[in-house]
Amino acid sequence: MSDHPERSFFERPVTAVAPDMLGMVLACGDRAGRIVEVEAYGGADDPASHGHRGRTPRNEVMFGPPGHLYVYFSYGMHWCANVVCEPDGRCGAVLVRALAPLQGIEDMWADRPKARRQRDLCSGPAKLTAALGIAGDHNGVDLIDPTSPVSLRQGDVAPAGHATSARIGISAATDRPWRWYTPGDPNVSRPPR
DNA sequence: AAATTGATTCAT
DNA sequence: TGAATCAATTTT
Repeated sequence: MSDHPERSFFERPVTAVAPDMLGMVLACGDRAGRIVEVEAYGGADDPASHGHRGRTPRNEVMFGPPGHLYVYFSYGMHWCANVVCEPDGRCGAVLVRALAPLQGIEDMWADRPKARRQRDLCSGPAKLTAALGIAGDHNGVDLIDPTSPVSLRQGDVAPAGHATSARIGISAATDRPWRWYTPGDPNVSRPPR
């Protein structure tokens, strides 16, 4: 189990792919982390999704082939990374919300000067992009191609289990338990304030 | 509780 | 052309 997933792995509903992404490894250059928290975002039927009002230049990648990276700029200062799911033409992506740092941790510290403890490095969607060096120029890259600057692979150990909750930081469709995380992992971002 | 920060989108 | 929104983080 250290291979890259088949594209068909992502060619499924976002709510099916999301829990399966816990334990996978997201890598950028020499830096990598194990996914411990994700959220699913759909298409026209999901009012919290960037794609719910149709295709635009920003969300274009969400409608494209699965297994690609959708990176968007948030709150005027942060980058967030999503894995595109669903068949080509359908809108959907899984937001990566937190990682357990695995490799390149010294480089992560350099790009996360505010972090005090190791669990501060990647415990949030914008923290982990800063820690890994993911930004807008990575939008649309193929995560399955191991030669891509950003790639996704299966982890060495399967997580013991997972828990769900409502998604964080949204105001619509808050009744959907579309957030999945590894219980007890110190790198999971904090619950809503 | 509030500042920070700017692209995106929808409404005039 | 303008205003509201925003899958957030940090400090007060």
